[in-house]
Amino acid sequence: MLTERQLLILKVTVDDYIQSAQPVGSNQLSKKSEIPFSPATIRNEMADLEGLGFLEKTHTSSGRVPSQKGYRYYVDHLLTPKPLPQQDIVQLRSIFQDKITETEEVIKRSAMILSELTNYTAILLGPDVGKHIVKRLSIVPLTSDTAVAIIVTDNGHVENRVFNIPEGISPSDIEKMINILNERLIGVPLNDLHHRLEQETMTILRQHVKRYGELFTTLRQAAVLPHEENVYFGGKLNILKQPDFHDIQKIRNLMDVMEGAKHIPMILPIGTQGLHIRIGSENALSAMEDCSVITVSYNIGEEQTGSIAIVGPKRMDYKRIVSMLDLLSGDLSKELTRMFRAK
Amino acid sequence: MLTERQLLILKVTVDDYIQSAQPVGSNQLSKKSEIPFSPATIRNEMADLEGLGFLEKTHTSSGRVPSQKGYRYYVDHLLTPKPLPQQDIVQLRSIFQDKITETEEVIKRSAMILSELTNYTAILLGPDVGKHIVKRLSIVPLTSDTAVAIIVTDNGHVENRVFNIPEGISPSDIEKMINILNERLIGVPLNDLHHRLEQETMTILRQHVKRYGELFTTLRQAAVLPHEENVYFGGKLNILKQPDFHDIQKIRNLMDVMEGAKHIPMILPIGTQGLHIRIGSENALSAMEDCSVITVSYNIGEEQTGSIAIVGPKRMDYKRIVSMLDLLSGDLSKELTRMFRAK
DNA sequence: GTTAGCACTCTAGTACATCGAGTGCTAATA
DNA sequence: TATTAGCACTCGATGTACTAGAGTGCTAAC
Repeated sequence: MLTERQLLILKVTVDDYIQSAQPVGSNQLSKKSEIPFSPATIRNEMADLEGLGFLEKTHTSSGRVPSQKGYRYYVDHLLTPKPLPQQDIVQLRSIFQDKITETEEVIKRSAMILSELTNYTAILLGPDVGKHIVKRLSIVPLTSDTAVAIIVTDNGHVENRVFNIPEGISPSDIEKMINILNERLIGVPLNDLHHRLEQETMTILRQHVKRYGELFTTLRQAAVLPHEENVYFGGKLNILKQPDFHDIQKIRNLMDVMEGAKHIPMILPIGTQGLHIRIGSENALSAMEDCSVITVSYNIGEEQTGSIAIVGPKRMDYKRIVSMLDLLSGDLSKELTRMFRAK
Repeated sequence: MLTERQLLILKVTVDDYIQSAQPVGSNQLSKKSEIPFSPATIRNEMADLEGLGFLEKTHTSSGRVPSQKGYRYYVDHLLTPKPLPQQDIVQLRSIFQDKITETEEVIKRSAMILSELTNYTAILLGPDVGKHIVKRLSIVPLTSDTAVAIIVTDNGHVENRVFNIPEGISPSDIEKMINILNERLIGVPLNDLHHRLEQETMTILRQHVKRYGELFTTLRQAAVLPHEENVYFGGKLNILKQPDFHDIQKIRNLMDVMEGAKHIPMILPIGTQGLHIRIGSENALSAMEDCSVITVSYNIGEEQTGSIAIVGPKRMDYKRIVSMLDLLSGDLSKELTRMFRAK
C-alpha cells in the first residue's frame, strides 16, 4: 500500500508531467509549494514508486515519467475533478445557443467545439439510427427509369437512395405501392423496416401491383441503410499539435485508424454506460498504444444512447476532460431528450 | 534559347528527381543510357541551366534540383504524356463498374480511387448544385411545432432542413402551401429558387394561407442551400506519405487549408476549362508553396461543369497524373452526361 | 526518519576529423 | 571547336571526443 507521501508525490509528478511534457526530477518537485520535502527524500520515494511500477525513467539518470500503471492509479484514485472555469462552461453551452432543430446538427457542433476546447480529437457517436421511426416514405420519379426513394424519420433525418425502376412498371404501380407502404410502415423503427417490409407488405403488394417482385427487390436494396453514418469527428488534426507525437509514422497509423470507419467500434465501444478511461495499451488498437481515450455516454429519452470520445496523448489533461465530458454528456442528454419529447 | 542537349539534360534531371527525391549529380546522370555524355560535359550544361534559373543546388557541392522555373519549363515543353499502363486504366474505369445512379456517388468514388492510385490528395468539385432543377418539394411534419422541408432535384439529390412551424399555422395551411409551391416551382433551378419564391408565390400564398408571412420566412430560410456541400476529398492523409513533407508544421498548415472549406475556391478555381498545372508559389495560398496542383474540368451535358484537382509535392509525377486526369475527366463527362441525358 | 553531500550516469551540445559525392576549372584530347 | 579527363575544392553526413548540466543512488550525518 502506498503511503500518503507517496500518493502526494505520484499525483504531483503526474500533474507536472501532464503540464510540461518533460520528465520530472526531484529538484523540480521540491520547489513546489505542495511538496515540503527535500530532493533527497523525494528521490527515495520516487525510487520506491518506480520499484512499484508507477513511474519510469527514460534513461538511467533522467527524471521520471508516469508509467501506464501510474496513469491508471492516478486516474482511479488521485483524480480530484476540478470545477471547470466559467469560460469553458460558457463555450460548451454555446453549443445549444442557437435553436438548432436537428439532432445531427447538435452532435456535429459538439464535436467541433469539444475539439477546439480541448485541442484533442473528439469523436461523437449519434444515437442508433435504427431506433428512429419512419414518418413518411416517398418515391419521386426522376427519369423514365430512375427514381429516388426517400425515408423521413421522426428526428427529421432524411435518407434517400436513387434506384432504377425495373422495366414494365407503370407510374400508377409505384403510386399504389408507396401508398401501401406508407399505410403499413409509418411508425416502424428503421431497424425493423427490412423485416416488416417482407412480412407485411409483400402479400398485399402482390395483389395490387404487377411485377411486384422486381420492384420489391429494388426497394429493399434502397431500404438498407448505411449504418456508419452517425459518427462525427472534430479536430482530427489536433494530434499534430501534440508534442508527444513527433514520429510521422505513428501519426500516420493513428490517422489511418481514424479515417477508416471500420475501426470506430474498437475506439468507441457501443452500448457502454457512463464514463470510461482507457490508457495506452488498454486500447484495443495497437496504433493507439500511445493514446488515451475517454468515453462517456449520453441518453436521448429513456432508451437511445450515444457516446462521446476524446482521443489524446496518454499525457492527457484527464481532470479537465473528465469535467468537460461530464458536463457535456449531461447537457446533451437533457437537450436532446427535450427535443425528442416534443414529438 | 536552350540547346537540344540542355533540354535533354533538364528533362532527365527532372524525371530522375521526381523519381528519387534526391538531388541529381552529373555522375549519376552520365550512367543513364539516354545520356551519352561524360560527367564533365553534363556538369557544364548543368551549370548553364543553373545560370538560366532552371536548376538549383541545395548547397555548393550538392547535386541539382529543379527550380520552380525548371518544373514550369518541364511541364510546358518537355512533358511527353506516356500511355497509362493497362492496370491504371482498369482501376480508373472500375469507378463506373457498378451501375451507380447518383452523381454524388460517382464523384465520391472517383475521389477515393484517384487518391489511392496516385498517393496524392484528390479533390473533386461536383457540378454546381444551383443548376439542378426542382423535381418535388415536400414538407413532413414531425411534431406539433417542427417539420422537415425536403427538396428533390432532377439528379436525385435530396436537400432537407428541419424548421420550426410558427404558432397558429394549421396543418391544412401547410398542405395548401406545399401544393402551391409544387405547382409553381417544379422545374426551377435551385439558383433561382429564392428569387422565384418571392416573386411568384408570395402573392398567391397571401390569398390562400393565413399568416403566410411567418411561414414564408421560415421556409425561405430553409431554402437557402449550403453551397459548399459538393466538394469531395480523397486521401487527405496521403501528404503524410510524401517524403518531401517532413516538417510537421508545414503538414499542419497544409492540412488546415484542406480542412477549412473556405480555402477550396483558391485551390480549385471554379469555372476554368481544361487542364491546368500550378507549381509551388504559383498557387494562391502560401501554405501550398511546396505543392503542385493539377486541375482539370469535366462536363455534364452541355452546361454544367465540375473540376478535379490533384494536390501533391512539387516533385509530382506530372506525366502520370496528367494522363490519368485526361482519361478520368473524359470518362466522367461521358458517364455523367449519359446519366443526365436519360432525364 | 530526513536530508546534505558526493560520486556517478546519461543526454545534449559543441568541436573536430574524416569520408564521399559533387562541383568548377584547366588542360589535354578528338 | 567541342568534349572530356583530371584535380583541387566544398560541404553535408557521420563518427569521435569532450563538456556542462540535470538527475540519480547511496552513505553518513543530523
